[in-house]
Amino acid sequence: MPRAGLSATHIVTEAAGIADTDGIEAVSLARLAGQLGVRVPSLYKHIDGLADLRTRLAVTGVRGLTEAVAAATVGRAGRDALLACCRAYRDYAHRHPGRYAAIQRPPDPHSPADQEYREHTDALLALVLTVLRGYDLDGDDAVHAARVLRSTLHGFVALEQLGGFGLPADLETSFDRAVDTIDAGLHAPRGKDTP
Amino acid sequence: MPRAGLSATHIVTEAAGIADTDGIEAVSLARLAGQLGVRVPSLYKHIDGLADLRTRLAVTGVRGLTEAVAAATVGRAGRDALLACCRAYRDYAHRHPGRYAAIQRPPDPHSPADQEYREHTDALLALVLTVLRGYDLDGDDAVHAARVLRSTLHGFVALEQLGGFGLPADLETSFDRAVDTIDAGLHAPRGKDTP
DNA sequence: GCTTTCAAGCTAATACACTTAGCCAACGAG
DNA sequence: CTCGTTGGCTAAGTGTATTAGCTTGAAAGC
Repeated sequence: MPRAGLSATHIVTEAAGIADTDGIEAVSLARLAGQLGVRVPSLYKHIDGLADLRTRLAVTGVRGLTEAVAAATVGRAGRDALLACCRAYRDYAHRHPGRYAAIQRPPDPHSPADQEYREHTDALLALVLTVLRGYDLDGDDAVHAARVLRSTLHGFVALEQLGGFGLPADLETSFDRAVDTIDAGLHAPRGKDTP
Repeated sequence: MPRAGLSATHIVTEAAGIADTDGIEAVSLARLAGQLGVRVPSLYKHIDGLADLRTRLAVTGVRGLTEAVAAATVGRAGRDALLACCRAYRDYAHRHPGRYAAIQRPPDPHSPADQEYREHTDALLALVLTVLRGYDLDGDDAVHAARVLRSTLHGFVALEQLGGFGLPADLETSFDRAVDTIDAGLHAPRGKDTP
């Protein structure tokens, strides 16, 4: 009875592959065990059930997203940084749809990976705040701006993945308009209507 | 053996109640049958399985959302209509989180309700385009603007429901800023950078 | 009023999926 | 070499969805 040499990271990586190719719904312990050449209960030696696996998937998703955005925005500032951030964000969601979808479900507080998840989401928020440096925002204004940016990015790719944009108008143009809109909004005077 | 007097709409309404109170994950045929005082296979006389039920739930969600936005924006125009639209959208998602979550999963093309679902999403898009009248947008420009608006709204409430806004800054202010940002972007010259 | 027909409930059975309990062999530390 | 730990396994239990086929309530037709 030889050993398969599994590990938690190995399992999560395989799960991420399934999610990216066949969708997040296709990630099951049964299929995972089958692909890893192992029986289902063996997975429990490394992960704490399905909920834990999903939380770990979310961790890899938000970590990969953070790394992609960080790599794209290093050394840039202002509008240049904003554009690079937005493109990297959407590009990651396109290349890893399953991992991105995994971060769209609330984490399980019982999972051992839950705290790690929260740390990584905080890191992503901090990174976005860094990207917004150069628009001379301070304190709560920066937080509000980061929320608006993240909302638009998340909403765009989420609707894209849902096929919610039925009309034939070009998606790239739509995305550029979204980024332009955010950029314009960041320059506009805050807390008042547009003049 | 008395009859329970079920119907498809009755079942879907009960499912929507479960989704709104305990989350979309809690909607199962077993629980549904229990609450309706009936055995599980009896549900199949009215709906075509779980996938069909979920698509029908999505239909009620997008229909309710459309009605809420329509009621809030009738008789308004320009920025006034935009603000009312955004508030009504977010308010509906807050009052019916389960129904709103139901429209975030792709519909099942095998479901009898699938075409109805597509019709209702088209109606919502048409309504948003109506709201944007008054910003003198035409053709593709209007479609792009509608996408940006929908992305931001969807992204904001989705992140809100995920608890993704960990920081203590006020959510109402953040939402107002998002609406201001969209409004400013709609006034900005299109297809070019901000001056 | 009786019959016929259909729809709406039911039981039974099947097929999966997740989870836990407990066993057994392989590997590493001493 | 031995022994403890770890990582695999089988077996069993629970919950869910789905299908097949039966049975009866209730309405439609004569």
